[in-house]
Amino acid sequence: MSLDNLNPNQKKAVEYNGKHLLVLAGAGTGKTHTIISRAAYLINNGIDPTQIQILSFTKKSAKEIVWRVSNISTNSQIKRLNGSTFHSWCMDLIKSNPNIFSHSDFTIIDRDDQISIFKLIYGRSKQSIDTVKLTPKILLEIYSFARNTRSNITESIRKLIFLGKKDEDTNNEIKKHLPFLIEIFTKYQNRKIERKYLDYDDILDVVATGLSKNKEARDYISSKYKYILVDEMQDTNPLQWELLMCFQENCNLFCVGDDAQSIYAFRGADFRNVHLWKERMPNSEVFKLEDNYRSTQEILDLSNWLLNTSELQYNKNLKAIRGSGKIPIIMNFTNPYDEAEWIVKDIIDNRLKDNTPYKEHLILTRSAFGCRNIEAELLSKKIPYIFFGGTSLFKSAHIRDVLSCLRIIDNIYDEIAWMRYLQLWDNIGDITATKIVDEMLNYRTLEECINGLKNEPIKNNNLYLTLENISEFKHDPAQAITNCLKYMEDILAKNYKNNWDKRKNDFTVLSLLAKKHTSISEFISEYILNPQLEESITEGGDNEDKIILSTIHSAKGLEAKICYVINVSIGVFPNKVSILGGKDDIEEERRVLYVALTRAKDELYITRNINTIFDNSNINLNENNEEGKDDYYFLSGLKDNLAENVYDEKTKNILESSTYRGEKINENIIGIEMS
DNA sequence: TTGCGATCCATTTTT
DNA sequence: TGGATCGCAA
Repeated sequence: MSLDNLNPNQKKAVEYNGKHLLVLAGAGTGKTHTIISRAAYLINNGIDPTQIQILSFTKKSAKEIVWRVSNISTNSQIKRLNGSTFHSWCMDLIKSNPNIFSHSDFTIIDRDDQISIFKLIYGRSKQSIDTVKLTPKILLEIYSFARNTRSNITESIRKLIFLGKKDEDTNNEIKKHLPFLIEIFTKYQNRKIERKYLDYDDILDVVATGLSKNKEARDYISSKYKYILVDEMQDTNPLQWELLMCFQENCNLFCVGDDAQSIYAFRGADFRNVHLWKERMPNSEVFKLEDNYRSTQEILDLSNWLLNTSELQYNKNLKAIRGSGKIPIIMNFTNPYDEAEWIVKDIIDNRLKDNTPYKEHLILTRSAFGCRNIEAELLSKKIPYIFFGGTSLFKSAHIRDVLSCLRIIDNIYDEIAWMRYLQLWDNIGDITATKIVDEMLNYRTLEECINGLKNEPIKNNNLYLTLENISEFKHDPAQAITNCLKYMEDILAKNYKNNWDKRKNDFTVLSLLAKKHTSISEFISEYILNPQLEESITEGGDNEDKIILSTIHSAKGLEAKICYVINVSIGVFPNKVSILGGKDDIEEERRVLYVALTRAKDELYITRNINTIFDNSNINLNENNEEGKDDYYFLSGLKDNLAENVYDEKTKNILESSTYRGEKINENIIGIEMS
């Protein structure tokens, strides 16, 4: 491998031979390229690939890194290079070291399973803290946030329910509710132990806590690795930091990240892991990469400006290697329909005029539902697109229904699956289901369960006939799904009567996916840790030219020639909710926008709705505002030299008619005159 | 206890 | 647009 295609700063990082290094890599500066080169460099210098561990946040990116390393290195040992997510790495550690971690035969439960357990425990209680209703979902969020940030329930409630407030009233409110929450969480934990469940947080926690408390174990495990390479360091949370610290003594850490792209604080990520790296990590250095290979200087100027208007010191100044190009354009509209129509028309025009393929167009949205109108427009014009973000197919209710059936076949003690499965059928609600599950858990085989069910006063015999039939197909998950559907179709069609036709199609995809597996249990455990089937579907099938629609959060790593960042309106950037949350939340919103802007290679369009702008009439669009007034809109104070403002006919009219130049009316009386 | 229809309400999301 | 949630009737 040659290191020729690295710039001097990248090269310096790749060849680093101190202990720990943080590479602060701005957007488009070759972050992934650097981490890949580092791995290849180490291997080519005689490091055994099994002593290198690459860590990232998604399976997809872990896989991609390993694959790209194998492409640039000729070393035959390369296949043994490990790239995993934090979670799958920890899971492997737990499994392969049963004498260290006392967890064997555990079942991993996902978010929805966790919610189900909270439902089970919480029953029909109705409590709320402040104005926030305690639902199983919010309970889970409180619990999980506390664990990921390695803090306590009090702080978690403070953050999630009181938006960080720290006054005495808040403290008292929290204190009042604390015993109840502790009770719930204790029950939840006991339930997990009883049933040998590990939730996602447990997987990390077991390793992080285990190793940090036990030096012998720590030394033993960490001696197996020499180099740990971490991607997207800014997304690590305190729990993951603690995990990494266990390897700090015996291994070299090489972490790559960009604090300006930290947008996952809501799930516990702490960008101070990057910001305060040097203070926190002994024997460490920081290198910076600022040469941007993706965008033109105009796009970077605007992005840099956005960061520089912040109180925080990001110290980012991206320079475009590609030089100068087109100035970013801000398009103003009066409603989201015009916005959608214009974008789609623009894309069609580009394709006709310049042959720019659909896939070089990236439409970025803050929220998944925020691009509803775009989707509608694309659909009506029959233009192919792919959507990143939002909920995946595996999370949808009807899929989970069928999977619950498979889960029972796989493990008759899976009470979560039982609860879901039973409640599908008529006349069975949570109370009846609980009763039946209690009984089922006494049985030892599936046959016993089915016989037990036959004695229950059940209306629809398909309830047990489904299970009976599927039990034959333990080693053919695809067939199991098909048969499941045969028996369950009527009830599912009834339960989802308003859109069953649409949902029905998903099962074709599901069984297609299941075909890759030779047993139900393999299929199930695979999908829980890797519910990314969108990828596999699009990969396998049509490689057509498609417009890319994505939430900004799912757009990390994406780029395109032409980029539309939609609905950059007041109340959206920063988001209203984040304004209530205060400074830190607003800063995160700024970074979200920053991530969006830096996706564009050649052309950047920012669209916004001018009506929401007038709703907040004290904010000017172009000129610098008086002090304090531009707090709540990132683009206020933006000068014309950084971006060009374009108004269509309608917005022009509104703009003109809304500027009143006459005298102010002093009359305050409205209504009839009283005499 | 269940099920239905009405009503309300919308960040971001990986493992 | 769709989902979660609520209240009420059976």
